[in-house]
Amino acid sequence: MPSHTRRERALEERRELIVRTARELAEAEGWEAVTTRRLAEAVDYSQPVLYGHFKNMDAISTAVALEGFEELAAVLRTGRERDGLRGLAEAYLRYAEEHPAVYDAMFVRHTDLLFGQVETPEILRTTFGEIMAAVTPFAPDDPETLTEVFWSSLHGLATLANGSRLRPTHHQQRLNHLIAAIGHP
Amino acid sequence: MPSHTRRERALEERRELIVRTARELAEAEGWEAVTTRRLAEAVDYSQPVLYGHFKNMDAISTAVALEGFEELAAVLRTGRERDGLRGLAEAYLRYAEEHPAVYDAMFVRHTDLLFGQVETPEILRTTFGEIMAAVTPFAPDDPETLTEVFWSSLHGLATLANGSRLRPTHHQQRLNHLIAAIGHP
DNA sequence: CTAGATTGTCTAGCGGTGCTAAGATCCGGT
DNA sequence: ACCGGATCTTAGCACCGCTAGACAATCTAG
Repeated sequence: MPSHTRRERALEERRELIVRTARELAEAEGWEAVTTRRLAEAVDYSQPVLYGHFKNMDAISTAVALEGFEELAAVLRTGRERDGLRGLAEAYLRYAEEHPAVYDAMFVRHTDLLFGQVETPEILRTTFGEIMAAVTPFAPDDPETLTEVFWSSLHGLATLANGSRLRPTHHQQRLNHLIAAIGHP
Repeated sequence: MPSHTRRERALEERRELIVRTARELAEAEGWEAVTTRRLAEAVDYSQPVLYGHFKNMDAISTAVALEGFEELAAVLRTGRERDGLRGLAEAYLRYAEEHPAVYDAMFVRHTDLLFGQVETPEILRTTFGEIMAAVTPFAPDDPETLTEVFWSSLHGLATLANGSRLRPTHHQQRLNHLIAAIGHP
């Protein structure tokens, strides 16, 4: 029986190795560099081993995304506790800037991990709940709609900044504008 | 000599055929379906003909994006003249919703078409200028920063809505919130 | 009108991709 | 010692972006 759990632990470890390696490869060279061949070579197994753990390549980036949601929920909570709406916004934008590949996996790439669905994983609700907790004081009667707007604004700032489509210099001023706009109704 | 211009006109027509077909294919089945083989077959030429007009596949989606900027600048202007900031925002979000593949080519896919650079094509400045013209009344002393924020918010709403990450029902309410936030400083 | 050069287009191929069937190998239980 | 099942790899398919070289058509010069 203990061999059974040991086997399972070995499998789980290898699964984590795959996800970690995929994430490192994506952060280092972008998701287009994460191919089954390169990933298999990096973890020192053949390609079919990957398919023993994940049904396809998208499932691997989804696993990375789920890790990201855990981390994002945590940093949002810390930021919110430190400085409310502004602290949360800073934490969100910092996370997106520091982990662009993970952020892409969470919000830009594949489509099969959705908010607002019945099947939405708990951690996605938790993450959204963090934003809502920071926004609620400014729209107590309908926090959900303002949360969507605030989140969209953060998402827009994050993706356009990551894609070098905003001036790199005015980060703080943009944040000031956004906080002022949402915070003073 | 007239044969020269006729030849050039034929080339230009074929170039437009390629761009138009790529756009239709992308709108119908997404950009991942726009491959050199399928596109070549759709225009009834072999693949190398595509490379006579464009240096690679990215250049084709860039050509589609440039068409999109022309159209977007026009609808933004119309919307702004009709109803100021709100009219522009409605026009922006409607364009993104009705032409998701073109919108992706403009703002989500490739990276070699950037704002705020020295080499930025005039039409990109014009489009950004449209947004700035609508925003300036609300921040006369530094319109550019608020424009970036407002544009980011619109971009976030557009992409998250296109990716089914926002409730499909509260479109108008979200817009109301955003206009109220930016419009009343 | 013919011969040669130029232009235009296509066939065929390279190295890469995601993914999988089928064979090889290892390992525990009898 | 052997067998059966789990595990891993080799080898392959159909597709991808992209390009070299063969081929055909057209234009130019004599």
